[in-house]
Amino acid sequence: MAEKDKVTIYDISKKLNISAATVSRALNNNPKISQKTKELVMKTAAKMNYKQNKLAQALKSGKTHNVGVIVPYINRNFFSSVIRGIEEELSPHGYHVIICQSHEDVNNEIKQIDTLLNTQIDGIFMSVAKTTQDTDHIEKVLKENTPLVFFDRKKDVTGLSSVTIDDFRGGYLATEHLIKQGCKKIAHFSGDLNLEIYKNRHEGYIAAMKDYGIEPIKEFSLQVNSKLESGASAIQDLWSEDEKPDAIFSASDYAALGAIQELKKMGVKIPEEVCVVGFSNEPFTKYMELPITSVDQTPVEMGRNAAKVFLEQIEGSKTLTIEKKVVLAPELYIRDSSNRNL
Amino acid sequence: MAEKDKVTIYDISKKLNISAATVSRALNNNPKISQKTKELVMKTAAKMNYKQNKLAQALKSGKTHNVGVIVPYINRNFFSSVIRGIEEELSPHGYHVIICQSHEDVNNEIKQIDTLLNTQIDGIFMSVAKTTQDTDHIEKVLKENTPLVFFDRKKDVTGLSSVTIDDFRGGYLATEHLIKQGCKKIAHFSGDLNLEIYKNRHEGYIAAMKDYGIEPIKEFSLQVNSKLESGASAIQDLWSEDEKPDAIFSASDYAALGAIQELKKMGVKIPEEVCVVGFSNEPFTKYMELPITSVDQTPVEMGRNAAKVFLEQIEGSKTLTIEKKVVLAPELYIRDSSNRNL
DNA sequence: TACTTTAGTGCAATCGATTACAAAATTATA
DNA sequence: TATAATTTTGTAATCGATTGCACTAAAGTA
Repeated sequence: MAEKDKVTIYDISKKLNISAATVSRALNNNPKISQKTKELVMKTAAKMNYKQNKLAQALKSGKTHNVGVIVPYINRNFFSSVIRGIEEELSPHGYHVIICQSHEDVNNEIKQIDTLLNTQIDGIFMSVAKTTQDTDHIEKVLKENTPLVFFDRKKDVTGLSSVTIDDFRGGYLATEHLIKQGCKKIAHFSGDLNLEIYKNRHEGYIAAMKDYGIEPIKEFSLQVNSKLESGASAIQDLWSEDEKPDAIFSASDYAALGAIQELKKMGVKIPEEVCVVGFSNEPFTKYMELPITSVDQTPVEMGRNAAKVFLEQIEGSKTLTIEKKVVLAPELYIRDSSNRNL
Repeated sequence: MAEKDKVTIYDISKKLNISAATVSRALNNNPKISQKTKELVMKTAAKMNYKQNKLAQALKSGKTHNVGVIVPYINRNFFSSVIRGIEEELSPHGYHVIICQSHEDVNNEIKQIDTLLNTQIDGIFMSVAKTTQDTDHIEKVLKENTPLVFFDRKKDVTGLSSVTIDDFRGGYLATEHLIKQGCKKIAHFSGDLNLEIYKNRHEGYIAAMKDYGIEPIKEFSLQVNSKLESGASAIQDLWSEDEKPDAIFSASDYAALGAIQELKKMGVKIPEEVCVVGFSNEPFTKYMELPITSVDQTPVEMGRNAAKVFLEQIEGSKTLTIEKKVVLAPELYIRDSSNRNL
């Protein structure tokens, strides 16, 4: 079969000696077309192996049935799981998911948004980069009347919906759990406080401490990258002081693991002397010999919900802008790294 | 800004009192347009916030600059890493990546291919599902003259390119390493032998054994799923016999981990009594307290290479069909689970 | 039988950009 | 100054599907 074998409605119309309009209507099951004609067209279309050109249809209708998803990196478990959720929810509705990576850089984010808008996607899902401060590029999307749904890492822009987990509660739960294990001097490894999620987790930590009558120590709140080495060196810093923590609540599983490895190296017993809790419930946390307690973010659910918000938005009346904030409940998975009552 | 604010070349042409053709040519830097006009058009376009409608362009040119990637599940580390490679290689060339999941089911694969072809993608990348036997749906892609590049899990279809790792060599390397650690009774956990990759790993295992003068025992070749429990129960099966292995080479990291956990439970010392090697170099393997030796598949590189093959294919003359088989070298990461000479 | 409905189709414009080909404007040449 | 050569721009068709409006043919009514 050669390249030019694409069958169009014109080919069908010629073969049947009817107009392309009739063919189009017949294929779309338009009530104005007689049953006979419809069946004839359908059969002929099938016989000729006709495939609708979605491109032409998209140009005419203005709907491509493509959505874009912008994430920092696609091969992080959390993000690929969210994307899985989005894909599985949208696929039955005929949408395709285009993926873009920001590499944690606003400039890439800006470019990606631009090219996505040019390709006429029907909507955008995104988790902003760490470096994103300004929201001009995001407001541009809003102005073009393209639905945008944030997930996990959002920015406050009026008119835009978001799906997140209750990070405050995640932080609170983790901290409360540690307190209930008898820990009092709980240190917190926070991520980049430019991101709401980390700020909220931190606030949850503070709130839990206060609720249980423990005054949080300032020196015990550290900003730590999501890397093993960062967690390890944070432990070194903490242990170089006189006052040492009896628990670590890390906003990142990676930093938590680094901390655990470093503590073991120093001969500190976990969870007897120090309890450790991470965040994200990365796959590896449950595989460890000393499985790590962690807060699950239900990423697939997050993706599904984001997709649902999007669908509501486009299926609703176009004039009405919906601003919906969906907040999912985080779940604490208690494992050996913090469980003293075995 | 209202929905209908999309600026077209006609809007520009009206504003400047010139034809749309001239505007189009000016924007495309056509040499037939005078410098003055070009600059005027450019400036006006920028001022009016003109954005090229890629859809219209795609309909005209027949090129959407979209490619589809079909994988079993997008949130498996290996697949999302390959996709990352594809995206990073193609993005600078103006391509967008659409992702599809087959959920390891041929029927979904068939549907995905159909809808991708309808949306006029410029190419398809795919790793077939475990259940894929028949290749009719794949040959259909070939007939439509749409480039298709397999990665990792391929099918032999003449005219189609693929990028894989040398699984035979991966199996050989792993087995050879075990032999060099002094192991003689090496068991192999194979995956679904319907997939070439597992067959090849198995053959590499057999070949290494024979090369080192060890006759492989049939009962030591088990078909084991890529799950912890499967690895664990395989160990139970093996240890219920008199003749027990002194090493496990698992074609899956998950099964390897399950095996390790089960062996530890039974009090078997690793690597002293039994050495274990996995496959895929999943992130968790290096994080374990007993890090697991594994064969790396260089997924990001695989994606990049697949993308390059695709680009060659479409940039080359259209009449010439390229069938390129790229085979990447796997790399063995030796870790504590099999390293006796510390 | 003559006229009104109604069902079923066709014509032609549209979505936005591209591009042969034709035509006009400009410059060069005699 | 008239004509040829060269630039520059415009006209109109095209990509494939959709749809308002017009029109034909068949059925219904008086």
